[in-house]
Formats: sequence, C-alpha cells, structure tokens
Amino acid sequence: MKIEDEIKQPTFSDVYQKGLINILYTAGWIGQRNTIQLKQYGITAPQFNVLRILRGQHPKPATVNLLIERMLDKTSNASRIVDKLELKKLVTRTVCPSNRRAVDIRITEAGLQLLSEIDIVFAQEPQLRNLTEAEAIQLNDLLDKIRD
Amino acid sequence: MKIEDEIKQPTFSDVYQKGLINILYTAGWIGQRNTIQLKQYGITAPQFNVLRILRGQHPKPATVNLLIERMLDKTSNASRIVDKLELKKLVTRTVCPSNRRAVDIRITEAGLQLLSEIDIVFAQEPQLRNLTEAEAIQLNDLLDKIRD
DNA sequence: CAACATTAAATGTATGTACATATATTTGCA
DNA sequence: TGCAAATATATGTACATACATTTAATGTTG
Repeated sequence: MKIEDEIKQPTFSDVYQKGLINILYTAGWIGQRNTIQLKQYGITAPQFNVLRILRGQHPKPATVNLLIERMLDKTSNASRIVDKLELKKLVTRTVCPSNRRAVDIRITEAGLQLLSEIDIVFAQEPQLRNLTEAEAIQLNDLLDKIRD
Repeated sequence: MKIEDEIKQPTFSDVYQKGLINILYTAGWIGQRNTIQLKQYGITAPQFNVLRILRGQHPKPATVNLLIERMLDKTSNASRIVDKLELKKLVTRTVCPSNRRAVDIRITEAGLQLLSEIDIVFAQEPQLRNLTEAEAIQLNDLLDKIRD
C-alpha cells in the first residue's frame, strides 16, 4: 500500500520528505512484525540483536563496548539489555581478567539453541519477499547513499 | 558508508537480510538526527509527529483514535504523548460534545508558532539531500512494494 | 428498558531509548 | 610514585513503546 494511504496523508511537500517518512514508517512496520515473532520466544528485538552479535563472536567474549559499536541503535543502553539476557540465562557476564574495568559477555548454550530455533522460523518466512534480487540490491544502494 | 562497515558485519546471509537490516539501521540514523534537531525546541519526535497531524486537522479537532491511525508508530501511546503536549500548552484537550467518550484535541497558537519555526530550520537542511529526485521516487516505490 | 457488548480513552507495568552522572580501573606524565 | 585524565560499565531520570487492564459512555438486543 502506498505511504499516502497508510498514514492518510494525501500529499507531501516533496518526494524527499515523502521518502523520509516512508523509511521511518517502513522500519516501524518491519519492527512490529519482528516484535510479534520474537515474543513467542520470550525476547525483544534489541535482545535478539545482542544475542546475534554474541553468536558472531562465539566462543570469544564480547564487551559492552563491542555491543554498542555493532548494535543497530548505537545509543541504546547495552548494559540493561545484557541484564535481561543474563536473567534468562542466555548470556554470562564475567569480569575481564586482562582489564578489570571491562566485562566479558558470552552467549550460553541455551542462547545458541534459542537462536537456532528462531533462525528456522525466520528462514521459512523470508522478509522483503516482494522484492526481486535486483530491487533488493537497488534498495541497499539507495539507503547507503542516504547516509553518506 | 556501506551498511557492512557501519555495523562491522562483513557478510549477510543474503541481499534481502541485508536490506532488512539496512532499513532498520537507516531509520535509526534518521531518527537520531531528528531527535537532536527537535531537542532545541523542547519536543520529542513522537510529539512533533502528533503536532503535525493536529496542524493538518486545524481548525478541526482530532480524537486520540485519529492520532493513532495517522501516527508513524501505530502502537505507541497517544494519550500520554498528548499529556506532554498539553503540559507545554501546545495542545488543548476537551471532552467531545457529541460523544462524551471521545476527546477533542486541538493545536494551540503556540503549537502552530513552534511548528512554523521548526519548518524553517528543516527546510534549510533538506533530508535525503544525497539522492536525485529520480532516486527518491525509486526509493518510495521500493518501500511501498515491501509492505504490499 | 435492563443487561450486555462495544467503543474511546486512560492507566499500569515491563522494557527500551536518550542522556547525564557515578563508580571503578587503568593510563599517562609531571 | 602520585595524581589527573581517560576508559569501561553501571545507574538514575524522563520519555516512549508494547500490551494488558480499567473506566466511562454509548449501542444493541431480548
């Protein structure tokens, strides 16, 4: 559905303004779908994001700093997201031996197991399925260009 | 900058997965810029969004339901965003005479004045300035197609 | 018209975002 | 060496998100 109809705004000042709104709206639309899918696994989208970063590092640990660098939303509070994951036994947190200011965060076996379950479900229901491969590449190029 | 470098993830499972992450990341990037600009006017992005909807209705009132319909994030809590705007005297809230369950929300003169100031600043610093008009149109088409 | 369902908004709770500040550790250098 | 600056993380506060529940008004129907 066209963005004009989605938010019931018949006109925009120009196509740039419209593009801006469209990115924000579409991101919210995707985020909501993700939230719903993740809910049945008892985690939120930022928690899922952190778990995937930790799996990428596994079996090496990550620090809070590394998580902040790689999170989609760099200003969010990684400490408290790790708190929640630790409560669910999906990650461990130990003082880094070589730098006692830092904290080594590791994904647990339970965390890896949970991610692999979610992977299967997400793979079965591919996102952006409406785009051809060429269109998906085009989209990536346009988005990268916006942030130049 | 390419999304691979932004979040330091050298590869993605496919170009669709990459596009998905790219939309979420770019939306966050835009949102952060907006937040910073709006901060000097003492309002947040959702509050700004609600004010613009109310200006679109002006001088007619809007209900909370209408706001929810038109907000970029439809699941957010419009009641409490209106609370904050009312405290700042940017909107008024009166019981709707024809349906005493509903509330008529109107933007005040101060609210209109604030929006016109922000408009000037935003117009001077156009968003998506790196795209040509043709590219912006292409982007809108791709995003609309994703949500089909 | 009374009882129940529906609708509109507000409120409660857990989590996350944004940002300032605090605490502990390490580093650099006078 | 000792002390200030820098670094790594945690904590506090205000606001927003997500969603369940509550309150009040309006519709509906036997």
